[in-house]
Amino acid sequence: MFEQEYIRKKKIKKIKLLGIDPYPSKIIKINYSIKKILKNKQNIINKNKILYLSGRIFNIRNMGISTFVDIKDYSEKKIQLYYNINKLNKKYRENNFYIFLFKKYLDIGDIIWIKGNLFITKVKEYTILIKKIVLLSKCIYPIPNVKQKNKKIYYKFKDKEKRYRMRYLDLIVNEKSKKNFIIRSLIINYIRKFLNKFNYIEVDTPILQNIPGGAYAKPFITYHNKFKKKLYLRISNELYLKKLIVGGFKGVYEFSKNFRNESIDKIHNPEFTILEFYVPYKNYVWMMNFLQKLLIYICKKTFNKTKIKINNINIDFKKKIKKIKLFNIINKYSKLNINENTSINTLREISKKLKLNVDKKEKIIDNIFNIYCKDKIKNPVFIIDYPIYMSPLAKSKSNNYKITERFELYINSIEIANAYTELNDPIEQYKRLKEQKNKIDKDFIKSLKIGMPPTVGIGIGIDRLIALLTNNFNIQEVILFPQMK
RNA sequence: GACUUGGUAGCUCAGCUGGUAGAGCAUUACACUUUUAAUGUAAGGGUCCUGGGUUCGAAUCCCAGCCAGGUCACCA
Repeated sequence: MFEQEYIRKKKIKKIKLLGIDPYPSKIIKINYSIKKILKNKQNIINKNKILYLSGRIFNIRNMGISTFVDIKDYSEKKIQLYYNINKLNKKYRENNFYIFLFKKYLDIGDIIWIKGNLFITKVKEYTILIKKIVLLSKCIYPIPNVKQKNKKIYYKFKDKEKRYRMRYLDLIVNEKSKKNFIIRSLIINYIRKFLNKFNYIEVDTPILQNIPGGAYAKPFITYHNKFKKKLYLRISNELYLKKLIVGGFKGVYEFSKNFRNESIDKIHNPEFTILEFYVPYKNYVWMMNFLQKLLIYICKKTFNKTKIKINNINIDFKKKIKKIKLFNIINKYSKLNINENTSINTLREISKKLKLNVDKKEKIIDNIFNIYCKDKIKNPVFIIDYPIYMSPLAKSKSNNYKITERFELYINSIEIANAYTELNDPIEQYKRLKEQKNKIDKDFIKSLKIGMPPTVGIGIGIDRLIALLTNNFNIQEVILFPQMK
């Protein structure tokens, strides 16, 4: 063990010798949060109210028999404490006790409870004059000593690997980090609130699946001992939610943890959160409007505005979101001339020229789009009119079989949502899945045979959306414990 | 998986063309009765990511590996 930890363990021994439990079990009386104190400071001083609160020590300034301590509590505000031997309760004035406990054995990182009154120091800082201190939890592992002056932060704890592996420490020390996760919680709650307003039902569907369906991705494989068979962690919950629409709900949604056995980057984590949401008797055009309303609602409720600066671009979610046809945007930026009828051979030639190393139609188109178009899209855009071979679960347009009723929402070059009018023709669906040569979830086909009403469905990447709205460029910043080796 | 940058004290980082390891904060001791990045004086603290190699001598050069960041590929 390193030096500082050794010293603190020794302190614990001495504290115990004084008859003090460094980790007491107590019911803690708290009548004010620091935030509340700062809000009502004048009133508290005028009435000389007694304050009970607890928090973590962030700094200690020792000055002879006076000491200043900064603490922060769950309200994310800091306040200064002051104690002076002459002003303490009698019990604490016995010299040994005072020196041991207050002068020598409190450390940065300790969690304490205090009783005291508010006053103003000579330099006009609102400060609590301590009457009593109780140690609630001794900190043995020294926390990074972040310092601050005029809102400038010094000695910031910023090693990404350490921050992610020890997120608890990151949350203690980096206010911005904690704020991201508070916003994450708010956004998820507002989405839920918005969907509940329409009486859509929140559901849970299996995470362990027999056949990983609803998307293409490598699954995580596990094994059921009793059944003696492989099970898969879901890559998507899409098929199950459609089964529920067959079952007759007015609309269903699920904040779905999905798992994909693929690599990690700025916008991918092996486990991630997708909001999947299905509504019968509606189509993809309706969903575009609904999605925008949802985004406006989230922004208004969370940030109290609809204009948000993302990656130095002002995005106004109230502005009508442009619709652009997939092949139009591809042809515009690539100077190619392709469409849904372009033959596989022509596409393969293009793939060769661009050294894409892919030979399936859908992959070639996807690659071309990524190369030429993605970076150009900063403001929110609905990309529409995806060809049928890219969208095996989407319904074709009535006037063009080869194009589907589908859109993807892109913001700041990132795919945020994917939605389509669901294919509900069981014969057609079976045919399309068969063409993909994947294992087919026959139960899903069976449910379609029973009959699914015309339905629209959407998947919204929650981690990505939150990263975007908090102006982070890496979803690791909004996933509490991102996957690490 | 490929390329690229990095890994040095608890934290943030220096350390040049190889010569036995540095700073600030944190820690310890002393001083100080209103400080706030407190201050002053002194002290302690290192498997320089790991393993090899070159060399009289490696944090530094070479090779291999581990971990992380970034870019790309796969994917959402």
